[in-house]
Amino acid sequence: MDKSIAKDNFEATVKSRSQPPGRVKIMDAMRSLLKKKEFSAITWAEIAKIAEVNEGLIYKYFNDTRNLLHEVLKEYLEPYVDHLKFDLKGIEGALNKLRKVIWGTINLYSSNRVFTKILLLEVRNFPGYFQSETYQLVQDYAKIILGIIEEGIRRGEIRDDILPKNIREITLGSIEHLCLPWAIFNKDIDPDVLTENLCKILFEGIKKHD
Amino acid sequence: MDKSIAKDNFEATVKSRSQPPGRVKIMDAMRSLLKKKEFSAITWAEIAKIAEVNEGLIYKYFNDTRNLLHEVLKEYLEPYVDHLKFDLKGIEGALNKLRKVIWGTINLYSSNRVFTKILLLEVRNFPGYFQSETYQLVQDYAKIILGIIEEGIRRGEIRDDILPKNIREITLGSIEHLCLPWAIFNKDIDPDVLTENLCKILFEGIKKHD
Amino acid sequence: MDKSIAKDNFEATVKSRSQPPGRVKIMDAMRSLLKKKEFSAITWAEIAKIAEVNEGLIYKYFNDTRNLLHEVLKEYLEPYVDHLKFDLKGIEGALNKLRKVIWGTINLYSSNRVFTKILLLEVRNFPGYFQSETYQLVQDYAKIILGIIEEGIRRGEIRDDILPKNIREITLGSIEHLCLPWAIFNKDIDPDVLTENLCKILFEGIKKHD
Amino acid sequence: MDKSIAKDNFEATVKSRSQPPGRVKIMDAMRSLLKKKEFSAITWAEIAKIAEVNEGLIYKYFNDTRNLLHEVLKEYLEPYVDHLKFDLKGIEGALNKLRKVIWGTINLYSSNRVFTKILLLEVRNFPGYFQSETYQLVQDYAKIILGIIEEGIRRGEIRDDILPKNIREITLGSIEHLCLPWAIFNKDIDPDVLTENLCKILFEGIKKHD
DNA sequence: CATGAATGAGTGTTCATTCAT
DNA sequence: TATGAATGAACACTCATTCAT
Repeated sequence: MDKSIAKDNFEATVKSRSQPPGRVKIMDAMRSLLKKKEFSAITWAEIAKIAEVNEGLIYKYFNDTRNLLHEVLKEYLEPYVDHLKFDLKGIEGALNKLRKVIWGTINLYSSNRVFTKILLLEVRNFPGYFQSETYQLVQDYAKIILGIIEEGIRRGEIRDDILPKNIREITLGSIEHLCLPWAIFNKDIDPDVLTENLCKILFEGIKKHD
Repeated sequence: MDKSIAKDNFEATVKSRSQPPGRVKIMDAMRSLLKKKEFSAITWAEIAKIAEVNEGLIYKYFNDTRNLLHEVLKEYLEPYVDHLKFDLKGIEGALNKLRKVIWGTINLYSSNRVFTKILLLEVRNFPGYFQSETYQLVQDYAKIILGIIEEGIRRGEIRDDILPKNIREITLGSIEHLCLPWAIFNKDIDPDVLTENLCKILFEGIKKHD
Repeated sequence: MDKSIAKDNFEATVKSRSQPPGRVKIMDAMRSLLKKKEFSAITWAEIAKIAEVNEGLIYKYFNDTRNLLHEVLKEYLEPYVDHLKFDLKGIEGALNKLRKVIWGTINLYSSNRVFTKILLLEVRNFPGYFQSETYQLVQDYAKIILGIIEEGIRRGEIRDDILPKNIREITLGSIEHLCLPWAIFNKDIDPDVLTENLCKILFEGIKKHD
Repeated sequence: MDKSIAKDNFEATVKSRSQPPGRVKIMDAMRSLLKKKEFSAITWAEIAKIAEVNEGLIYKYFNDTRNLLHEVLKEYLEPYVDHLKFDLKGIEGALNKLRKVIWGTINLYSSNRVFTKILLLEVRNFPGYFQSETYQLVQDYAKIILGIIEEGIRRGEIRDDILPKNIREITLGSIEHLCLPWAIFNKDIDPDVLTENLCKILFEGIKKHD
């Protein structure tokens, strides 16, 4: 914990030093607008007005509103994915690791409704999303999960008669749908309970029975 | 089979009698356009051109592009949901019913990439979707699944320590994510195999162990 | 002459009947603007304002300012090229025909400085010009000249030791450069004298000497 | 040969001494961009990027993109015009000189498609071109030709019943149109053949017959 | 029931230009 | 001499929407 705080501060310092103030203002404006409306309804004019910056500057720094969104998403996701690898160290057993990832993911989703809606509902529609850096991050994340599953199979913890990728899709899909009602309808959500329920089913279903 | 044909004919008759030709042409145009591009990129002008109909006419019938889409989606989904209830009759046991639903859903998705993409990726973003008739259909469908799960719990087939809704979300989410790679990346898909893999895990995970 | 007038009236009637008034107003506005400034400096806003028409209408009818220009040019050139074939009938001898074409071309250029400047200086720079209908007309015109030259060679009037195309280029290039000072610097021009001077040189140079 | 090398070195020395490095880099960038796209599509931002120089700097040196272009064109044309006078020395007879000029011009055009396109198609449209130094150079060049023609008339080599200027326009226009297909459509071109063909016609047409 | 014509209001985008450092 | 940052003003283009016929 100490470390993460220290790191955040460090990053913040670096960024505000290296990034031109206009660029920062634009990203902040985008972030605040995303809380109010869906992405596709956000216009350059609005961003510029809130950022108190010229419209042309958005073009200069981001070329495109979509680019700007990806930048914002990246900045949101990056530290999380970075920390994940770190957090998994010291955990023994694939299932235990999986539980950690599941909890972490649900927790991430439940920590910010705006970004969750964007990630689960909006972003996949954008042309070019699957070539974006944001998607690359999501991929990295998915690979980590795949690695855990494969490790589990190797260690005899997880059954070997189902494609690891299928197991991963089931895991991710389950998480998503468990969180969607919260994201869409503002239903209550408790990461601990959801994790518990999912793992009860999932682990029973995927673990190797002798 | 007799029934379905009879029904189709019945519907066709009703439609061609009750629906003005312009309206039909417009919906056909929309359907064909959806195959070529994502919904948000479709304009009234295009629809009118393909339907060989005046722009104003679309406006008269549908008021809103979204309205038109929902009409098209409804027409696509409705017969499927109708059939589902019918198909479940005569199947013994909740898990067997569930397997049938899972297979049917994957099969539905894999039968039409365009509509799958719309349902899984696009439609949830539209403002008003959750008040639409399309969503109502999806809800009906989800309720059927919930009913099956509750029946399973009652009958002692399915464990009772997890909220039925959670089980349903896990089921639906799993299906979706298993089909997404196909919808997005044109990856191959085999409904039988996917159903098998999902049920192996899911049923082991949800069934009541004594 | 009777015929041409009759035809013009006929065309005018047809056009004003078949063309929507907005479209006509836009083309008129374009024509009047071309007299005042070079094409690339003309904006949609100006056209719309002068035509007393909405900007969107330009888009609807022409898609593009360039398209609009081509339409205007076509309407200007078309009758001329149409008449050319007609006018050449009854003239005996390739050189006599060539003289007629040369005079006609210089006369055309000298009859409208605006269009001459556009044709000789501006239009060739536009991307897509060489795929445009305007260029097609120019090509048709050039082909007529080529045909005359080839006829002259066949008849023994014109020397056969030089490529017909080269002779044509020399003819067209000479005409152009003789007219450019008038177009650019408003220098005086006399079609009769220029034709006479060019033919003196050209015919002496290209005619077959025994 | 010695001379030309010496001259080039001389120029290079002068330039690298008198011109600030940024200015040179900018002109190089402009030259390289002209090879890729037409002038009007080139922006300051692009130039600055390629020159690896700040946008503001271009503005400081050239004030106007057009200015920069003229500078580049001047640098391209100047040595050629300089050489022309020199090359004509020692040639006896106006027609022989004219042939030399014609060959040289076609050769110049055919040596660089980019500059030929600019000179024959683009540059004449620019407002201010006819007040530019580039045009001054072209004028100088045209005056040399006019001088040769007048000399030919005086010497009785060239007919005296046509305005010398007309003869010059015919000569220049012929050259241009002979080279245009090459410049525009990348058609093949052979300076020797074209010169031969043009001179065959032109000289026969303009020479004094007794 | 259907159409042709026209509009208003906005959108993303572009670029030359300026200025403090 | 050279740069990074920022701006203003325009521009082409789009589209849902309306209405008289």
